[in-house]
Amino acid sequence: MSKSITRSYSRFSRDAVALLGGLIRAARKERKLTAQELADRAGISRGLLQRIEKGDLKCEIGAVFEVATIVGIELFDADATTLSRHLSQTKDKLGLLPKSVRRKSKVVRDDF
Amino acid sequence: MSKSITRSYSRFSRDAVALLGGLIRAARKERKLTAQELADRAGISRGLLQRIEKGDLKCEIGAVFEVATIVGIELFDADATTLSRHLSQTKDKLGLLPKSVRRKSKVVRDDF
DNA sequence: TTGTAATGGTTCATATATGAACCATTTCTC
DNA sequence: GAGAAATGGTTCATATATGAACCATTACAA
Repeated sequence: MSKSITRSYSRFSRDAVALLGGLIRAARKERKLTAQELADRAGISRGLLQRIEKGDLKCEIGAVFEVATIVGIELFDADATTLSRHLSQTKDKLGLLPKSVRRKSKVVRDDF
Repeated sequence: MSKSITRSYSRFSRDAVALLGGLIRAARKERKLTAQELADRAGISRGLLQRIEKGDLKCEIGAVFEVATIVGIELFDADATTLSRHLSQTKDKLGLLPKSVRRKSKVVRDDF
């Protein structure tokens, strides 16, 4: 075994992904879809779908979102959903923000 | 070049991931964080962060959520956010749902 | 209960995402 | 404008996620 990269995740991220996975499973059953069927529709394997529903952090986000979309979980619809709200709060400022972040010349101690 | 697997994504998934990436970038700049700094905090490379901000669908969801969390984008907080709302609508039914989805014996045509 | 389908969890080969080191360009400070 | 830092985009080696084929178990229909 060579070096393996162990990545750390915050509890928040873990919970969020697990929550999303649980929602997907619930939505799938509500729609009376087999794991195999949903996997086929999403163009992924059943194994990957199981990991997604289980809340595996290492699945690619595209696959997760695709599955979520198919079962009707629209994370960021046009209405007042979380992301949209975040967006409306920040997107206007976007044009005003500098295109690159620049450190102040004078070093500021903020690590006390 | 051997076989390469090309996966298809819905427009919705693409938009959602791209939107999230843009939000992350905006939030990072608002916080005056360098791409390198944010990458370090998240334990990922600067290159991966760039792909995340760009809306690359093949990044692992754990990394994306981790970065989002660090810059203060809490997708699924305890309040009335999208996922939480979805959850409250479905979790109660979870216990009532069958543990496995079973096809009806009589084949029903629903593909007309 | 019996038969059948769905699910959960393995293992393994392989396609591929990631990290690292580049370089070019942009964008800020002075 | 000059210098420096941040960003964007490469390439390449490698760690690893994915798909496929299993098997065991569970859960449902009849």
